[in-house]
Amino acid sequence: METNIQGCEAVLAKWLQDSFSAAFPGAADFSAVRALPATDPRFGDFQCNDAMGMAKILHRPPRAIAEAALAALPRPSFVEKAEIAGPGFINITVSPEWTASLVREAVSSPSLGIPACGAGKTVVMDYSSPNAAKQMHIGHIRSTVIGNALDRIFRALGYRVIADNHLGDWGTQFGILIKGYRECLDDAQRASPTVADLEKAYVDSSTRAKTDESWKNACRAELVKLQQGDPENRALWKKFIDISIAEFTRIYDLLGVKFDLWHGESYYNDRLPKVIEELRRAGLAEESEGALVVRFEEEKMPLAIVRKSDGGYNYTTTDIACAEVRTEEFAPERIVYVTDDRQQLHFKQFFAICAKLGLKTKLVHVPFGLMSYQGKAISTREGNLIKLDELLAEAERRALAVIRGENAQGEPSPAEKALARKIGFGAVKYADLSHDPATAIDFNWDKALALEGNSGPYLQYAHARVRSMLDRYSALPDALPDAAAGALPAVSSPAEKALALRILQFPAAVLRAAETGKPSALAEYLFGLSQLYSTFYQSSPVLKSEPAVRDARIALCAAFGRILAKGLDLLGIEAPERI
RNA sequence: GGGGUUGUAGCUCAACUGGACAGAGCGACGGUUUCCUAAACCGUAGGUUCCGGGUUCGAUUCCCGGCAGCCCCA
Repeated sequence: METNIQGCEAVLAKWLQDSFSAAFPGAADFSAVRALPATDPRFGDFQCNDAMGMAKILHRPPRAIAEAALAALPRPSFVEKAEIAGPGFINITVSPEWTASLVREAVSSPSLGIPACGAGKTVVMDYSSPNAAKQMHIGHIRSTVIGNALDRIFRALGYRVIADNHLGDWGTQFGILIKGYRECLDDAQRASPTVADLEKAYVDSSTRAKTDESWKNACRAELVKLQQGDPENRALWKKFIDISIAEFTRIYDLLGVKFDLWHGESYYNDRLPKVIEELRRAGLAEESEGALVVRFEEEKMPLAIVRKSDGGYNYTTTDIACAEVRTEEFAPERIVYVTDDRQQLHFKQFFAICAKLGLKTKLVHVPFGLMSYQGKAISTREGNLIKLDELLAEAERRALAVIRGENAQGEPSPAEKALARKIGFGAVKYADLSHDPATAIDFNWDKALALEGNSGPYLQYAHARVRSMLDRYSALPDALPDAAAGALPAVSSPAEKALALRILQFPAAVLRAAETGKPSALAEYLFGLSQLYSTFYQSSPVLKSEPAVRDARIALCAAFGRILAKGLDLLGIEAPERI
């Protein structure tokens, strides 16, 4: 089990563990004893709740246990106060000097205190994965944004990350599409089709196939030709994929998302017969009504079809092949799949099969609630499909309106537009990332594009304010050359101390996000951090204070600025210097 | 029918994996700009954490049984 304890909490945990061990040598396992951030500043800075749980094991009242532990060792210098409260809480107040020096130390390293627990390990991130020849819409935001945040977080933890966009680039839809491309588009569209054209060709062809039997058969014939390697269909297919990738890349560039690989489903085609062979040899697959299936009696799951009666393969088969190939190519410690939660059963089955086949790689599914719009699943059929392009354009437009104010005149400058993008896109991303992935989201323009309160722009604004102050500071004649590394950060007032302690929790928040697969843990941390900064900012003059106070406060501000900038970066949200 | 998931303030969501008085944002009401960026800050009102049991010092959190929504699989 990985430890989640870092920095100050690790030091406190060691002291507490030693104290318990000294008080009750050999009486119990104290390795889980630790200090948590205090739930209320009135209790102190940290609290230890473990004495209460030990009452049974040690056969003593919890307060007596806590007392004995605290009396067992001399109090270390970094602990200013440690007292017992309520049923047996140990409330700990740490020394200001220690807190300040830890803050300065944490922000002086490039990692900002994030542990390199992934060093030497590889993780494959499978996210976004749209279907080729279809336009991206708001339903694609979640996998893309959540996946990319986890991608960035794992990299920050020292992992080698292979971000792989597992495109939906194979299957029956390509027969329909090829037929549609040939018959439903005009010459100009065929000459240089856009993804929108391809989508139209598919929709028209698919509609016709529902009523026209010969059309349907023609589509099937095109599919068979493609599967058999017919050069013409193969070239068309390749063309569709290239066009799709170019279009997706354009949108990913806007979002700051970058993939290392684009190995779509088709990449694993050649491997599928081998997978079937492995399943057979392992005694996992059996014939049933012409199809080949895997049963899960022990797991009490429904069966999974790995080869249909017509000889076609299912996702399960492709995914097994994919996991095997990734394991062979990259030897990852784990593969993380970010998809909507409708696929939970599929992943459970597929993971179970991989385990039975002896695949060593840890497979992790990060499921998220499906996005809906006006209470309905997003689909062309429902007519509620908002394209990602539209969303991003609207986000930019709304941010621009706020930047330029009520009575703006003339065309916006390029700088204004660029800023509007950062803010608008930041709002879109944060609206998603700030929710627990498990939460289903019903898309709402105002919520997706919120610019105030618990929103992306709130964080960006806090960042711009602190950057601005740091710039002003560095222009002063008697400024220290490096604000963050200069004076010890201020921790004397309650607002300062609360901010400093929160800064120290950054690595824990990053780890929590990685371990739980929830970037929302980091987003929530950053929002709370920024709130503490805003409170501090409001009540504590920095540049106008006398030099000693000023330098201490600016050091705290610089530390905050670095943490916030890094945190936003891990979420994939840009942090403009000025707003 | 079987399985998954969610249920917390008027609305949208948190609650660091069992801790002290359940917290934020929006909305409502009131206040703060000759002062480092008001996209901000401060305050007030707002709760049977779906219901009923259980586990224990302690439950929004874990277990059992219901109810409701969404989803998946025959």
